[in-house]
Amino acid sequence: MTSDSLLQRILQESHEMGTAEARVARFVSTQPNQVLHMSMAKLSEECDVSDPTIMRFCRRFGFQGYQDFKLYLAQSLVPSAPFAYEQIVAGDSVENIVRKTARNSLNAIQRGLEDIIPAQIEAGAKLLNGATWIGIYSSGISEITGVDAEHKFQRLGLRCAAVNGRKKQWLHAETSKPSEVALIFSQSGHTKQMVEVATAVRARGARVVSITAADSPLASISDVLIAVTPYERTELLTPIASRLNHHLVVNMLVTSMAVISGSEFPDQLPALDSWQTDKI
Amino acid sequence: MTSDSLLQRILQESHEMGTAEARVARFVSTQPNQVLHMSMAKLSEECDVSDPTIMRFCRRFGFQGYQDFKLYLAQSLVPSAPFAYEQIVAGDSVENIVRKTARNSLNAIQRGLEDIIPAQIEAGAKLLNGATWIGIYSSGISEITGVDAEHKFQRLGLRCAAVNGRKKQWLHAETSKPSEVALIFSQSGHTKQMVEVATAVRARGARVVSITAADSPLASISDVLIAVTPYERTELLTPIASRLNHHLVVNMLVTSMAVISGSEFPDQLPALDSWQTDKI
DNA sequence: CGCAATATATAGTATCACTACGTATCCACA
DNA sequence: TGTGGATACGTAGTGATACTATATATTGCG
Repeated sequence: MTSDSLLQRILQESHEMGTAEARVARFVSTQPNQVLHMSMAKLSEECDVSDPTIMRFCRRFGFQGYQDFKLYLAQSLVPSAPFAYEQIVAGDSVENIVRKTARNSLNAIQRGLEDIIPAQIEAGAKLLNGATWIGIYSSGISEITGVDAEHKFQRLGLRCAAVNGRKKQWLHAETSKPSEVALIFSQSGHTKQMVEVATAVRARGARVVSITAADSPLASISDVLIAVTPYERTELLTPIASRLNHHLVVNMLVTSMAVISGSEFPDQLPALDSWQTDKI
Repeated sequence: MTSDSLLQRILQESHEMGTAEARVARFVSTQPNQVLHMSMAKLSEECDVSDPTIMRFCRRFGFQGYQDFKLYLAQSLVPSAPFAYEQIVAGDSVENIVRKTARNSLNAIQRGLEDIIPAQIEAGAKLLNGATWIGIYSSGISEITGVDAEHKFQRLGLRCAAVNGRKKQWLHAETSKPSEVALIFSQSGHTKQMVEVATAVRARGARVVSITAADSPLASISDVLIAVTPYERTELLTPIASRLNHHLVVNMLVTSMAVISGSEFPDQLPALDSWQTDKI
């Protein structure tokens, strides 16, 4: 999906159109909401053009036809609430901090949603589902994400472990079995330790699924890459945002694995919790 | 517009439909993206129903017809559309799961933003800032939130520990010092163990900050309550949503503590990370 | 001016959405 | 158990719709 909205593209290209087609562009971009409920005939009448002109107009933007165009137009018209990143500064009131933290999180997820490719999630889920054991590797700030993944995977009944610490990671990576899968979290994909773990794991015949930045060293040596764009901003005072999308991916993986394998829902878990903890 | 998305409405009403119409509901709610590019004929064939059934299905929700329905469906599928809750069901495509997971998270954060009271965050932050040591207590699904908090607090230079496990929690709670503060995470506020920990801590003269549901037993015996409304929905297949707001609170606390204490920003931490991990 | 390339319109067709009507299925009550 | 009436669903038919193939005008250029 491009960053430009459809309407903007129409306005831009309208200069390179013929007179008839330009009339269509003009009408569509000024009255898009009406267009949604118009047929080609009505629109062509309104613009004083023939309907093939409208077809050409639609195809110009890569759509299959009028219907396809209308569908996309409808989607581009939905009022999206953009949550811009708001930096938190030293003097901010707590009220501001609360608001900004929440909005930054919203922003992070929205951006993540644009980036994450379902097919990659699916590929990862399938690979993980077939593993006899999953080693979950991460370092530094991502360790908690790893623990989170371990927790949720175990709820699915999977055998796995969050492997933290350099020595333990080496130990596990170098004893990988071909039927196993390593799940690696790395924001940048440039962390030396993680790249080495991936290399060691693959040398032993096991597969690597990594959640990291595309076009990174780690990404290039992974069997399945789940690309998550790291935040270029200095995340001053907004500790969660950068990791939020990794959490999101974990949840998507867990849910996908559950659905793909057709297993019982993983989250009969409220029930599971209440089973092991007394309530009063 | 109701608070529920179209897909959610379909799912709900599907129980009050006949068998044929219910088949349509099931297909539409699990493969909405495909439906967008289908004609009535194709959809009716796919669902083994006749096209008038599909008409009736559309009209049931107040649409003029199939076209109208498709238009609205398209709009409700755009990722950044108003974030209504959407339940994930067994047959969902991975694409669906990705979208729904993200949107449910967005929805959760938005609700959190409405619920969380800045003054409570501020009170909590001040108390925590003054503690000589912070014990972080949680159980079950919330343990990871606790670990997360521990991690972030330590980055602020605070002395703290995530205390997990019943016995360890008892040990720590019963040896609390008056200058210490206990931070307790509990979704419901009804978990017996957590209430007992809070009681024991207070008996020793220490303070209790709890992130839990208002009007719960735990809330009533806390020095500072940070109220987070738990989700009443059965969170089938959406493991994050219920905990997301707790994470949010942790971040708000951390940031507030940093700002209140006037300390250096906690997240010079990207830098901190790169200091301890080799990059390639 | 005349050729070529582009832009636009006409005519035609398969398909589509939608309607009117008919048939089966289910349920209350005799 | 049987029967009337309502509900749930499908069949058949129709005008409109999106799209195509082809023809005509319009423009630019040597």
